[in-house]
Amino acid sequence: MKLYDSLRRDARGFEPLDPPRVTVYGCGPTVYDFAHIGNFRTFLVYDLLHRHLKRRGYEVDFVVNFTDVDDKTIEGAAAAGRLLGDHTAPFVEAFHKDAGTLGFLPFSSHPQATDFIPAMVAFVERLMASGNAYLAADGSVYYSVSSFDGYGRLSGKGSDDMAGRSRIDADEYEKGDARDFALWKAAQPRDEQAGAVWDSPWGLGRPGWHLECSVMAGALLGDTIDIHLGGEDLLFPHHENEIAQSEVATGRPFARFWLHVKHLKVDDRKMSKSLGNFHTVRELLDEGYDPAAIRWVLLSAHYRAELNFTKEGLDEATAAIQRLLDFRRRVTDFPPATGTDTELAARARVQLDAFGEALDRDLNLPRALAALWGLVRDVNAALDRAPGGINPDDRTGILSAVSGMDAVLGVLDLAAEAREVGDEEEDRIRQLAEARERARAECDFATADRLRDQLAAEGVQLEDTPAGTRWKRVHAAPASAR
RNA sequence: GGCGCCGUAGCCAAGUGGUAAGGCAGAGGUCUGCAAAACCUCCAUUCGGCGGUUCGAAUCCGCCCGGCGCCUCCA
Repeated sequence: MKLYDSLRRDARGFEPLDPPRVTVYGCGPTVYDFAHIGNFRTFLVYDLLHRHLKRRGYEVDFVVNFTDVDDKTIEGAAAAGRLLGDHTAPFVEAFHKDAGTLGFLPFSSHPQATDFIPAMVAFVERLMASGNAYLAADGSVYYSVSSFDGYGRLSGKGSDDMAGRSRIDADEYEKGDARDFALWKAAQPRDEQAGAVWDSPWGLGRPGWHLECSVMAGALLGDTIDIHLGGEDLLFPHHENEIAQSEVATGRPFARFWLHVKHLKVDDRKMSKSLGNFHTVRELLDEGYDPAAIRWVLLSAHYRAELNFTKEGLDEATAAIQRLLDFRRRVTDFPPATGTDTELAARARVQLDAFGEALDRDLNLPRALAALWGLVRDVNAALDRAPGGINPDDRTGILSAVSGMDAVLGVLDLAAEAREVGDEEEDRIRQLAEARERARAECDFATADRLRDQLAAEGVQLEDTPAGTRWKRVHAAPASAR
């Protein structure tokens, strides 16, 4: 498979360093608030990669961290008058809940920065010892950018005179070079108030943000990882700095592939609270949207292209998913017939291969979806023409192609789950449907249509087929979209 | 100001220099009591604009217009 590497700025064949194991590190959320759908776009790309690598037979060691100590988390904790861990824990929990809602495959581990403080201190000591870091007068330790030749290779920034504008703030007067960044920050009163300080050879303090990821990645995945992921905004300075620290500390390449996910726009604008287009997963659920549709929309564009999120897009996704559910059910329920040929299974296989090959091309999901729709159309057309029945082998082949695709899409079971109905409700629906059948039999279409409309109003759709009337639960569109 | 990205039909969205995938919406048709679902047909001589390179460009180059990201915390 080919992946686009931001560092070398080209797409090239990916092979893990130590197959079949693949080591992946994705920068996770900073837990100072609920993650929003923009965050989840990025994380869903992680999930897409995760699932595709697994489909390709790799043993994936996929680490996604929680940044649970930084300016924002401390600020939040201090403002709430709580300890740092008490402040961040609910957001960690919320992330897991939302990830479950969106059907994430569990990642291998979710390290939290505060659990790796000793390793971080050791890492800084190593950089001090090698002369790549220095202690400033205020007790903070800075990385000396000028000691690393490769600085700026990832971002194209910071070679030396990145000072087109002067960037001076209160924290920086101690630094030897404007580009230098903090590895260890000396304790501030607010840090101590939030309990966000740890002991170190340089006194009380806390780790710098960039250090956290370098250390967790190294500790859990080794000196050189296969793939490092993040949102596009992290390219500079975060990832640039990670490279600088890690490569100097280990003397080895830090990551072999760098993947960066483009940001999400909402209603054609940057998502922001003041514009009122700021969405979290839980808010969209409260408005009645289908989690599978949210997942679908956020994955629907190529990860390196801007994606514009709209509620119309959610409605469209809901319809697309319904079509897939209908398709799967039609194939599942189609009457069996032996003696028919097995061409369909072979054609399904071809589309499944095309689906996978599209993903092999730098995770081109839009292109993969074309194969999915090709399969749906092809099989539907064949079933229309073959009312006698479907060969059981064909059925198996088609269904396994569908689940093969959905192993990556991750949308069908999620959607089916959201449309389940309880036994009691099922009985009630069946009774109404039967009453309508009786009315139809008597050509009392007014009554029949009234019953059908009544069910439709509660999201139950009736379909009259040659084999009788059947019903399905569809996802009711939220009022806001109408 | 520096670095980088994007601009494809009403909407969403692919597109590896060789003659515009796919989905939604829309139109007509088959099926149906009517619908729904499904299927069939139609729906960009054209890819923001203008030049250039080439036998040939949405794809490469230049300029312009428009939008966006990073350069400070950010997925």
